[in-house]
Parts: sequence; structure tokens; C-alpha cells
Amino acid sequence: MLKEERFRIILDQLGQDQKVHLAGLSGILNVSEDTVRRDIKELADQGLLKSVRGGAVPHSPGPHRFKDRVEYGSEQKQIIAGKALSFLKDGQVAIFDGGTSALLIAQALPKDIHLTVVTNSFPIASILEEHEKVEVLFAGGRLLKNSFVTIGNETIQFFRKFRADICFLGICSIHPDFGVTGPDYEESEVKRAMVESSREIIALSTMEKLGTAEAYYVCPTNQLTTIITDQPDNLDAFEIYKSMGINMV
Amino acid sequence: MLKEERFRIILDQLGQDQKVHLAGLSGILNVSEDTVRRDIKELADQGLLKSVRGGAVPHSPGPHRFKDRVEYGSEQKQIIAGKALSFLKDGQVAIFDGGTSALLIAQALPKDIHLTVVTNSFPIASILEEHEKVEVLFAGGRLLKNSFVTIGNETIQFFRKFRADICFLGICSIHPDFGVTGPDYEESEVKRAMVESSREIIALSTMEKLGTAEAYYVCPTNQLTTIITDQPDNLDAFEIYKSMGINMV
DNA sequence: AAACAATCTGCAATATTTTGCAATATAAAT
DNA sequence: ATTTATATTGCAAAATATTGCAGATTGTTT
Repeated sequence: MLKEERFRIILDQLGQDQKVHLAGLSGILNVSEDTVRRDIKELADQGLLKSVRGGAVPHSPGPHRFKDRVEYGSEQKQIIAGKALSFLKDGQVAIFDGGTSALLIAQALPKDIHLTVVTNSFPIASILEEHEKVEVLFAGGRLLKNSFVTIGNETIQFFRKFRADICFLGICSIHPDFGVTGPDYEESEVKRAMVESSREIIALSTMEKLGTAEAYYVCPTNQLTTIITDQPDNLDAFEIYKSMGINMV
Repeated sequence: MLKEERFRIILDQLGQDQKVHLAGLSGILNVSEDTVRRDIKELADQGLLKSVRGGAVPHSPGPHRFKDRVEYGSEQKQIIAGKALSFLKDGQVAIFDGGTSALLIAQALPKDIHLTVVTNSFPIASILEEHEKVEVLFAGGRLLKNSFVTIGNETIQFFRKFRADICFLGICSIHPDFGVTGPDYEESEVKRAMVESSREIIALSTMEKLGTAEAYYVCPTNQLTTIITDQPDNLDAFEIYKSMGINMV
């Protein structure tokens, strides 16, 4: 049997099972495990698979890898991110909140837009590194370990120093009477500072968060310029906010 | 079963439930809990999940990217990092410079030490995320894309607000007469702010940098408390600095 | 402080890989 | 056709990695 034949069979098997064992292939191909091992090594050198102890696995693992999962949030948030982009204009100064909604906007951001982004989120800053034309101003402060955002007085002071054109605010809850609220004191304080430093406020919220309230106050509802939701079809709520002069998208 | 298969199953489970238990996986995978533990540890090292007591949880959408960037420092720098650790005492406030030398110290830092770390380096902050007992204060400012550190006036102001016990300063050049100097204006300015905010200054330098000078001034040589080098055998230079009252290690 | 669970460490048993080598096959040159 | 060089293959010993276990250590709960 030609070596190339073996290669093809190995790759076929791999395509079917997402894995191959040396012993199994040795049987199928009628060669020693050593030979299979050498074949696998050769294929690995070509980048066609990944050699692991005892066999091989596909080189670029499928979308089931967790790393990839993290980066794609829920479909609702993707929708929101897409809508949000249309509000950004070239040359603006934009504040990006530390939540996952704003993160998705950063991911969806085209590479050719020229921006100044002020944020307290490591992941966002990390993504924007690839955007040549985006200048990133990172807010200092105490680092919140699990979410990789900075909070605290330093962070607040940082945002106070800037005057942004637009602010993308990941929202926990919005209520017509109680305003924008969040579940965490310090994060809410930071959000307030963001709001107060920005001309336009774009709230990013899934539909079910409209009409709820949490413990800590961020800002009055009418301070929001626009509310972006995933499904703008809940007409009741819609009208309420529209009557307050808020742009619903 | 291939180790990689187990990895995939673990990550799949994690994607579904947002958590996995050692016992559960041990049953599913038909291996001992110890093996699962080791698997989880390995995955955690790759940044694909976060190991917690009793199991694992998804890693926050944090910047694993930095870790990839971290070049495994040269042997010299590893030596320096080892020596530097002995200067850190429990409970101290420490400033970590943005260079690779300080990064290696962070990597070598034991998990059980209690510290407050002030830094302007994303990679360092990212590494310290895993250290439960380390509080990280991150300096805001303009983000330098390629090196992932913040610089500029905001950064300097941030460091001015703190009084640290110890500061690890990655050094470009030290000269007995010209003092500590660096090749970049803004970075040198930030370093100066660090130096001025700290009681002890530990300079991290390879031997060949002692006795050279660059364009931008950081601080006078005698402001250094200690100079850590890779090979403390160049006696000529050694005596010069010692006679200035600097601890050479 | 005691009791318990989880983790770490060293170890031995097992499995896998590497390496050098010899036998065989394939290709190229005479 | 014969020889020579080159590559492939299988084998076996040595080196390395993995795994489960038992005891020590650490962390958590009551």
C-alpha cells in the first residue's frame, strides 16, 4: 500500500470520528504502529492533524471548543451588537461599558473605522488592539478578577476626565420610573460616571430587562438617548419609552 | 481513550452546564479523579477553563491572548525573576513595571502570597488574576498596542496616587554617572513616576546593560535600592555600584 | 478546634514514544 | 542488468509520559 493511500485513510478516519488510535489504524492499514506513528507525525508536520499520545485528533478543533464558545455570545446580543454599530461615526470618542454586550460590539467593529475608545474592560481593550485606527484609553482602578474590568473611585475619576460623543451601556435593568439600575454597587457607580461623561447614551438591553429594577441606581431613564433591544416588538413597553423621547431600536 | 478526547468531553460538558465536578467527570470518562484533576489543570494552563475546588468553571472572556504573547523569557531573566521574589514580603504594596522582566516575576509568584500590585501591564494583570490573594490596581492611560501597557499622563498620575513598598523596575540602561535611562520618552516618564512612588526600588537588569546609557532619563542611580543581575561576577562594575550604597544581587 | 473534603506529592505500574539498527523496497545511475 | 544511493519499514531497547494509589498537606465547614 502506498504511503499516500495510508495518509488518505488516516485523514478519512479522522474526519469521521474526530480521533484515531494508533492501534486501530495499525490494524486497518496492515502496518506496524511505528509506521502509523511516523505517518501521523508527517501529517502533523503538514498541519493536517494534531499528533497526540496514542493517536491523533483534527488540527483545528471544531466549534465545540470552549474558547470559541465564549466569544460568540447569545444570538440576542449579536443582534444588538449589529444594531449598535450603526450609531458609531468615524472620528468619535466612544465609551464602552465592561459588559458582554459592549464586548460584542467591539468584536463586530469594522477594522477601518477611526475611533477613540474609552473603556474599563480588558477583553474589549484586547480586541481593539487589532484595530489600527482605534486609540484605546484604558480606565485604571481596582481590577475585578472574574470579569476583567476595573472599578472603584479611580475608574470613576478616569471617566470624569473625558467628554465622549457616545457611550454603549450594557444594561441590567431599565424601568420607566426607577431608571437604569444594576445589581452591583461599584459597577453601577462606574456606569453612572460613564453616562455623565457622554453626550449620547446607547443602552443595550434584551427585551426582558425592560421594566425591571435592581438595587443600585445608575441614571434616570430619560437620560438615555437610545435603547437597543433584540426584538422591538413588545409594543407596550415600546410606547412608554418612546413617549419619554427615547429612540427605540 | 485519548487524553484529547477527555479534554473535548470536559470542555463540552463545561459548555453545557457552565460547571463540571471531578466526581461526575471521573464517572463519565472512566478514569480516576486524580486524572481528571490533572486534565483540568492542563486545560486551565491553556486558559480554556478555570480550575476551582471540586471541579472547573468556564474561564471568563478574559484576555488569554496576552499569555500567548508572553515569550518565555531568556534564562538570564528567569534567574533574575527568582532572585527578585526573595525581596517580596507578605502584605506589601508592589509596583510592577511593564517590561518582560517584571512579567517573569509575576509568573514565578507563589499563589499564597498576599500582595497589592500596582501595574500598567495587561499581561501582568492577566497573570495575577489567578492569584486569589493578590489585589491588582491597574493604571489607566493610553494603551500601547504592541506591548499592552498603558502610558501617558493618566498613567503617571495614577502611580503618583500610591505609596508602594517596593517597585520592580525593568531596566534598559544603568550608568554610574548618567543614572537609569530608557529609549522611549513616555515609558521613561512612567518609570520615573513609579520610582518616585516607591520606597524600595529593585532594578532588574542583565549584566550587559550596566554601564550603558540611553536618551531618556528615569532616575539617578543612587535612588536604586538594589540591582538584580543575572551573573554577579563582573567585579569591576559590581564594586562601583556597591560603593554607591546599592545592594547588588 | 475538630471533622471532612479536596488537593498535592511521590511512587510504582503501565503505556507510549524515541532512537538506533537492520532488512527490504524503490529509484537513479552506470 | 547491475550497482549505488535513498527511503521505508519493523523491531527492540531506552527514554518519557500517563495513570492510579496512598499518605501528607491544605482548605472548608461545623
